[in-house]
Amino acid sequence: MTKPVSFNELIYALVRHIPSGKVLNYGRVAELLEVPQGAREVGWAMSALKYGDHSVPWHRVINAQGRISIKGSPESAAEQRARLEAEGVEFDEKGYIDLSRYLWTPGWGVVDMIIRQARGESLETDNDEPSG
DNA sequence: CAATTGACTTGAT
DNA sequence: TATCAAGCCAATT
Repeated sequence: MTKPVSFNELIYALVRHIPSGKVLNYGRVAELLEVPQGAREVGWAMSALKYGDHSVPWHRVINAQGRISIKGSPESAAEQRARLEAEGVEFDEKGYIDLSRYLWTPGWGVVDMIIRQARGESLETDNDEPSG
């Protein structure tokens, strides 16, 4: 019995696993979640987070050019950069990050595990969930 | 259910 | 490097 989870939930689940000092671009997040063209939804999911909600390390998600992509909120953009720099991520004088250096590459099976976990599936054997 | 909305991406100029 | 136009798709209204 898999819990019905929205694409948003999967996005949050994956983003929560990005290690400190590493980043993922929107398109990559979507790709890892098997929606290769869903980059915009990833951005949508990030924007849906309430300001001040840091339960999801949203600052580790940037665009494919290696730049911060927040619109409409200079505060958030500045916060994102500050948080990344605090984790050791270096920015270009043009505001670019070297993706070849900071892009996170999850190990084999890791994403699958994250997805299963988000859905409430057991991690090892197939056991029944308590009926709700 | 149809239309609208986006923290995107890619290719061309 | 900066701009523009198209394509894509889940969540919102």
